[in-house]
Amino acid sequence: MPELPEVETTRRGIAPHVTGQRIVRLVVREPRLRWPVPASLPDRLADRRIEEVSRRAKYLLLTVPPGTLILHLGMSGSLRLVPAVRTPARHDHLDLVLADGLCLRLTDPRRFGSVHWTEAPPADHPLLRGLGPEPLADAFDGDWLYTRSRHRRSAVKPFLMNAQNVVGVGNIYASEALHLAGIDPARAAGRIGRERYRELAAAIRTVLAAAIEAGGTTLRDFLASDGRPGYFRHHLRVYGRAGEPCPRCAAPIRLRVLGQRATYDCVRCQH
DNA sequence: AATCGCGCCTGACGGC
DNA sequence: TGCCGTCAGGCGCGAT
Repeated sequence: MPELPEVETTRRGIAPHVTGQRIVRLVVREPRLRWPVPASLPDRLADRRIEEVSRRAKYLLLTVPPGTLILHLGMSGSLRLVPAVRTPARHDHLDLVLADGLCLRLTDPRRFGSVHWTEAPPADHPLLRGLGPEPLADAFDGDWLYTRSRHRRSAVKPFLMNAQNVVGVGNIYASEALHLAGIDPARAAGRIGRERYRELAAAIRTVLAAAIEAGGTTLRDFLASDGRPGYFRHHLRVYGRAGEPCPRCAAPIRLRVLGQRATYDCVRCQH
C-alpha cells in the first residue's frame, strides 16, 4: 500500500525515463477509478511534453505544460514503465504512451487511485490545497506538531495520519514512528509535550527516510516502477508483528484497533 | 471546529 | 475442493 516512501520510490524510478519525453497518447481502458478519469484527458495530453516529475504528499505530479497531471495510487496502485506493445493485464487501467516506445502503465486492482488534470498551480487544486507540511521538509518539526495538537483530544496516531497535520504518514509508518519515539499511539495528541513532539518528528523523518532508502514497503502488492518490491518490510519494528518481542525491550508487541485502524505497539516501552 | 463513521473495491483468508 | 462471508486500507465526505 503506497505511503509516502512508496510514492517517492515510484517518482525516483520513473523520473529519469519520463522527464523530457513527449507523450504520444493516453490510453484509458478503465475510467472508473476513485473519481472518473476525465474524458477530455487524452486530448489534453497528446503530443505534449513531460517537463518534470514531482511529488506532493502521496500525489505524483507530472508537469505537462500548460497543466499538471496529478496521480494518486490509492492503496493498491503502481506505475510501471513497460513496452507500449506489451499486452495489458486485468487491472492495467491506463497507459501514458511515450515517444520512445515505452509507456507508463497504471495498475490498480482496487481502483482507489485517481487521475486529475489541472491547468492552475497544482498547490491550488482542491485535493492539495489543505495539505500539511512535507515530513522531510524544513517546515515540519516538533514545534509544528506541538502547536497543531494543542487541545486535540484524539489519539496521537490518527492525529499523525491526518494529512492536515503532516502528509504522507499512513498506517504503517505511524505505528513505526510512535514506537521509535516511545509514545503510546492511544495517548491524546493534546497531552504530549513539546520535547516529545520533537522526538516524534525526528522519528518520523528517520523512519520515512529509511523506508525510501529501502525502496518502500511491500506488504502485498506494492511494486516499484521496475517491478521490484520494496524491502522495508524487513525493517519494520512493530507493524504486523503482534506477539513478537519488541526490538527494544523484548516485551510482546500488541495489536489494537485505534480509529478503525490496526495499530501495533509495545506494551512496555511506549507511554 | 473537531471528530466520527461510511463507502469505494479487490484479493486474501478462514470456516465449513 | 470450492464456495462464501469478512476484512483491510487511503481518504474524501457527510453527519454529529
